[in-house]
Amino acid sequence: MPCAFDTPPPAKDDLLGIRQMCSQFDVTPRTLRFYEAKELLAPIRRGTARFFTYRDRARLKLVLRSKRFGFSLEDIRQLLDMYDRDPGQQDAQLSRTYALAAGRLAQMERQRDELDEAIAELKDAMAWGATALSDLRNAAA
Amino acid sequence: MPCAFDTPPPAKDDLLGIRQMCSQFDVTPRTLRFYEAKELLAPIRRGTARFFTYRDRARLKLVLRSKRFGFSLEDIRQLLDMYDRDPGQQDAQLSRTYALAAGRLAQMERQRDELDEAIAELKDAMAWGATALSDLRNAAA
DNA sequence: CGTCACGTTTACCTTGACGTCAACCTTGCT
DNA sequence: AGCAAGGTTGACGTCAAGGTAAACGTGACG
Repeated sequence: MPCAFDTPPPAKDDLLGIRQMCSQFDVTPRTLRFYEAKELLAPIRRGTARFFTYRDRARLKLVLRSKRFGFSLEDIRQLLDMYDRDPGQQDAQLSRTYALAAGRLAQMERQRDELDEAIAELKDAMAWGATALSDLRNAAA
Repeated sequence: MPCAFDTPPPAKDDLLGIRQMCSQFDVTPRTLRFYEAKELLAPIRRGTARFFTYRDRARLKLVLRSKRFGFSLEDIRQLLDMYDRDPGQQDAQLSRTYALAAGRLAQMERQRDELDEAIAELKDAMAWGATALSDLRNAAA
């Protein structure tokens, strides 16, 4: 019986099958295949089977993180590609990524402000509704 | 020449053509037809032409507002319908609306918290990136 | 040989809120 | 009569991020 512990951390040069990958990152096979089609991952293909390298794992980690920041898969692909194409221009790349992140951050903050505003407005409307409701009930009494 | 002021406020019993409606609310004709199909609006149909009543305007105002709160058109339709079907049960209806709003508010607040968290995380990552960048530049010098 | 248990590919489906397009009426003006 | 402007319907397209289904492959086990 496989040890009941959480999946043991895979070594740097392990190759993971799709199932292991899925449980490591809590995604479905469909997602991994989809990401491969979108060129976010490039697992080794032995025959038709997939084996995910350390690099794939690092990339997937980045993808999932970036998704939480609200980047689209296409955005993420472009960033990842940038680092792949010419692993030389690190300074330029890092600044570009930084700039992108800054833009996204601004967007997120704008979004949060709008959300705050909407929340305040909704609270207002609800207060109004609560008043109307108690009026109704008083009138009924 | 039509007066250069902003479209003058239409009187309560005016009927607006689709164009006027569009400019009043800054939506496209497609949107109005779509909302009609979704039973959010019910303009008078003279022949095939549409004429939007005061009631339609009030409903549209509500629709657009609710959309900003993140309600789906279907949610909105149900609320609107509730008030149309039996204009008697005001207490029950108002409480139901209130409950829905409360649920939505909780959702929005959760969403804001997640957003805040993501923002903090992104800021963290950016700080890290900034460090790496300045390290790079020092090493290059 | 049968048949699990996984794996794969291809291809279509989903959801929301419209956009886009074609083809057809009306009206009003000339 | 002609014709353009503006209206209408209906049908299909769009976007993201996968879900779902069908049909097939492959290896191990008994």
